[in-house]
Amino acid sequence: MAQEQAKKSEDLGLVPVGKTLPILLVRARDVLLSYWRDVLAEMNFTEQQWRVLRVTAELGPLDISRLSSETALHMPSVTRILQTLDKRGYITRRRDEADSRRSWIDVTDKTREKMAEAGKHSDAIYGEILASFDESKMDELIRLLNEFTDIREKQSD
Amino acid sequence: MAQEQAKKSEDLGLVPVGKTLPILLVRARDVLLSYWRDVLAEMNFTEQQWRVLRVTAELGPLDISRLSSETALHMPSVTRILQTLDKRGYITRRRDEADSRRSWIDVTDKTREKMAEAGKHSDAIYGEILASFDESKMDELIRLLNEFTDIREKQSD
DNA sequence: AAAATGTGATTAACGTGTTAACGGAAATGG
DNA sequence: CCATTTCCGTTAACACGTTAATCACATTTT
Repeated sequence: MAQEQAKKSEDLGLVPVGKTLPILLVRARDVLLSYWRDVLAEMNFTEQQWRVLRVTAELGPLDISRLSSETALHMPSVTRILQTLDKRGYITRRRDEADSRRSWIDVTDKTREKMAEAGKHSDAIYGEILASFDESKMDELIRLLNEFTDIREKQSD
Repeated sequence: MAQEQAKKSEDLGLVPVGKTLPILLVRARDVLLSYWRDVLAEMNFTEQQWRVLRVTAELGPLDISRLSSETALHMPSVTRILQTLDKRGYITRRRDEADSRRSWIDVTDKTREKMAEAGKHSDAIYGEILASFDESKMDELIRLLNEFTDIREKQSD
């Protein structure tokens, strides 16, 4: 039965799926989120909402296109997320004087308070992860991911 | 202005978001999918549907729980995906004789044909990626991701 | 200036992510 | 046995992923 399965896999001429980059990336993200799940649930944010808030707090007033690229979220998602964060009082919008299509997003003080709380959790989580996965490995992983991500930009199409 | 932004980031006591593992993992997945997008669109499959088919083809008849863990998709997603793949004639379901809660999923010949076509694309894509990102780096990346993913299982909670 | 083209953001439609709850069918243990 | 618990899978509800279409405003072209 195990042999039969191995044969099948060979017949298809494909790499075993479980060892495949897309699934590994999903799994890694799941592991990472498992550390944050409780913290996020307690603050009543999704991971994506949190990303929007962190980027906005860090990079100050920015427009939605930039927010989209910095957070690696598609613009439709950013639009929706900003709508709910706006209702809940975590962000502000200001129309650009010169170009009224563009609006500038920033966080409120309410957000900055949440952020300060979360900073402690962040340190704790990071420490917990580094206890199982050395900082040197983490650096190398981040380096390789950055390099992998850049392979698209270096091409001429 | 750039200084002001840097100060903000420091004040929050957080690592720059863009260099952060969750976003890097998302970006890496996006890059990977960008190579597959056209192929998948042409076959009229989503990446997740394709993952389900590949795992099922490779690991033969399996139940939905196993399919879920092998594909790194949540069970509700697998349920929905199987419903649409079933309607389109790509999978079969057979209830377990002994335990009628369980059902065994397998692919149809129609799927195996698609898979054979895609095998060629797969090789081409893999080659294209390895032209920009050495196989040794790829192996190291995969090794690190596997190791990172395992940190959760090695804990006692 | 009017027409054509381009751009920032939103909406629409459908599929997946995520959590909780539910239904039915085993297994367990009084 | 019957009640309880556990387990497999599905449904429900809401948020995000993804692509295409749309809207409003800017820019360019003639």
